[in-house]
Order: sequence, then C-alpha cells, then structure tokens
Amino acid sequence: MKKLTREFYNRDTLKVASELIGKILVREYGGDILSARIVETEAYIGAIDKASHCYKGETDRTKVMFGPPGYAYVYLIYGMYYCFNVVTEGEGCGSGVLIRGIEPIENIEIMSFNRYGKRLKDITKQQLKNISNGPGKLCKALNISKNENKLDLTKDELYIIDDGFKDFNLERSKRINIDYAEEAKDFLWRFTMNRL
DNA sequence: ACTTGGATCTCCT
DNA sequence: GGAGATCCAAGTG
Repeated sequence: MKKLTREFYNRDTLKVASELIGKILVREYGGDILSARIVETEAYIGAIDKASHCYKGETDRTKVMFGPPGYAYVYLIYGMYYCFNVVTEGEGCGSGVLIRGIEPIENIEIMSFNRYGKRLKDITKQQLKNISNGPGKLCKALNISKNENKLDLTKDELYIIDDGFKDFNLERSKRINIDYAEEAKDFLWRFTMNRL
C-alpha cells in the first residue's frame, strides 16, 4: 500500500478531513512499525475559522500550516500534551486537519508501553479503551512529539495509507472544546466513523 | 458513567 | 496575566 500523495492533501480541507476517516496512520521508529485506523478528525481553516491557530495570521509556531500540503503540524497543548495535524490545501492557506482519534492495528503492545509504561496484559479495560481515543493520547501512543513537527508525510517515517476499508458510515458534527470560537464553534467540521 | 481539579508550555494582550 | 484543538486520578452515583 502506498502513502497518500501530495495531491491527496492538496485539496479542500473538509474533503481531506472526511476522507481521512478509515485510512491508516503509520508511524515507524526504532525498527518497529505502529499502525492505527483513523476514526475521528477535525478540519481547521485559518482564514475563516476563529478556532484555528492560523486565524490571526502566521507565527513561528503555525508557519508550517501556511506552507505546502502533506506536512505534519505538531504542537504542544496545555503544557503537557501534543496534537498531530496534517497540513492541507495550497501554500498561504493556514489550514489543516487535526487527528483526534485512532484505533490500534499493529504493535498495540508498544502503544501500551508508550502510554502507560505497562505491558498490554497489565492495563485495565478502561485504559485499553482510552489508549488512543483523543489527540493527546494518540500522540503519546505513537511517540509523536515536537521532533515530528514539519515531517513530510509523503516521504518520512510518519505517513497515512489507504487499505480500502469502507465498512462504516461517516458522521458529521460540531468540533470539540472550542467554545470561545463564536460562530465557528457551530461549524460541522468534525468527522467520526460509525462502523456497520 | 459522569464530574472535578491539577499539571504546566506557548502565544497573545 | 490568562486562556487554550487535553488527560488522568480520585471521587461520587
């Protein structure tokens, strides 16, 4: 299976966000391959979106989102967690898609250790359920941090592939935790997977 | 299952 | 100084 191309990311952000549902996020490091199904995404379109880091223009932090599509934007939130985004559309747009939830496929054992410092057999049911169902959680599970910021998703060891999985319905809803964003908080820019 | 407070970095006013 | 694209442990129902 091939990595998604620059052309895939170089499209309308809402289209990319919706089509990323069901794809497989792959992370290679230390000689291992970790993979997981993407089940939740959110679109952020800087120019018209008060919830976006890019709304007020370019800063050092958001620079990569104004660059070409297909790159990783990783940022620190609340001082302790990282969030992973893919950059979309053309240069100068300040837009991207936040990956909010994934379900482990390969090497869940390593994800368990990254998250809890414990073997898979030693974590609780609740911990297993919460292993990668949030933006900060999935970054920890996949060992994604500041170092992975600005990686090229079409070339580097962090990328997304399509295995043709389609046994689900797509659901659209309002985005999470952006109450301050005025009219933008009602945009239906969150996409989730409902399995059949 | 749901609620609450604490941890603590980066950007902006 | 203050808020934020968050998570967890500890508590309650």
